[in-house]
Amino acid sequence: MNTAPPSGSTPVSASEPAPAAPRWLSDDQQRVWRSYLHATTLLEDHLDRQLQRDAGMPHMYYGLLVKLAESPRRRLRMTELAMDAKITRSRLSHAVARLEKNGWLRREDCPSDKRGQFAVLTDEGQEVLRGTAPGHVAAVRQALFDRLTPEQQKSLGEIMQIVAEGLQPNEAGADLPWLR
Amino acid sequence: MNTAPPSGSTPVSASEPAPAAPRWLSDDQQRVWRSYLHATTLLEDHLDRQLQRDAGMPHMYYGLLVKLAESPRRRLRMTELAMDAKITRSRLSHAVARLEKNGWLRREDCPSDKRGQFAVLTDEGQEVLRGTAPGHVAAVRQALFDRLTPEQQKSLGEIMQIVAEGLQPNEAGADLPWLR
DNA sequence: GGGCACTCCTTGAAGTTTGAACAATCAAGC
DNA sequence: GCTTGATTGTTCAAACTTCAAGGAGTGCCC
Repeated sequence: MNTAPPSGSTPVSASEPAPAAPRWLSDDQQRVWRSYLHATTLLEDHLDRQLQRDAGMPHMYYGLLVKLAESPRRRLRMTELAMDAKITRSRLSHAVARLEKNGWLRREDCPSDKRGQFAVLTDEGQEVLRGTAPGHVAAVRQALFDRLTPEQQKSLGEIMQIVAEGLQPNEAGADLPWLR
Repeated sequence: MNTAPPSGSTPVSASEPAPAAPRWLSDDQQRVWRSYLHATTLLEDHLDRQLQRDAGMPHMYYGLLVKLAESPRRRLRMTELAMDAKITRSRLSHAVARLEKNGWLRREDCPSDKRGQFAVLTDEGQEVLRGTAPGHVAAVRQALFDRLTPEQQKSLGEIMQIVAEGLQPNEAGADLPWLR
């Protein structure tokens, strides 16, 4: 939402520390971008409400429990969990504090590194997942997969893969296309 | 993030007020879903930081200013703005209060409906947009469009259109003359 | 062993979002 | 006019996120 030249405007003054003449998006690209913003905010809101209602937590917190459930001894180091979930350690600390208060996970000291903490999914947390996963999957199917052809699903996967790789802090593809 | 059957588990008990046997996502669909979550959270974070740094406001607030800039007299009724932006009226009230404090928009009473308020973009707000739009567009291009082929862009647009329509409270293409 | 830079995670305050409740106004019917 | 029900936008409190410190521990080098 920001992609159109200031309506009825002249270009930005040419005498600034200019990033050269701005290249606006084409009309088609603007439509795509607006659709993207619409769809992603609506979907995230939808899933947040669904999970808040059925599981008593926001989508992100649910994702943390899922990641723990999929991990070896249902546990992950804080930093690893944060990286997996693409959130800051600070945010994770707050989230884990809340989930711990709910009894859905607990912290454990790391024996080999006294600074370290494990987040461990409790049986109770596991149970919450077991009970709410079907409803959540249904919501995702209904909002997304049931509406897309197999080709579209495949295409969506490829596109999102590309975007994610491009934004990854480090990741393979990084050469030096842009400075910052 | 929630789409895999509880790992190493038996299906949910069949004796509940059951929503029938849950249909999990296929492996391919799970990969797509995870990519989707990765990409969308990374992109939203990226743009939020970019705008917070360069414009001093989060992405959503920026979107509000853009919508006002594109509107007839740079103004929109609160409710209409909220619907356009897909946010609640409450959230909009807070956002507008903050943006008003910044001097980037102001409120005006609606003459025909004493309950109503207009949000009006100020010159100062317009100026902020003019100054930060190029950088924001560049960020969007760099993160998204520059990485996708024209076919992928088209496909993404179609997919997001479908998803958005599916989640829209009502809104179809063709009627409701009272809107707009 | 004493610095020194770094990592791991937490904390507190400020900012944002949510959901429920609310006063004011409108609109329609009687 | 009066009542009822919906709409408009705001407010409060609680929850969540961000950002800037900060305490503790580790690794390394001399």
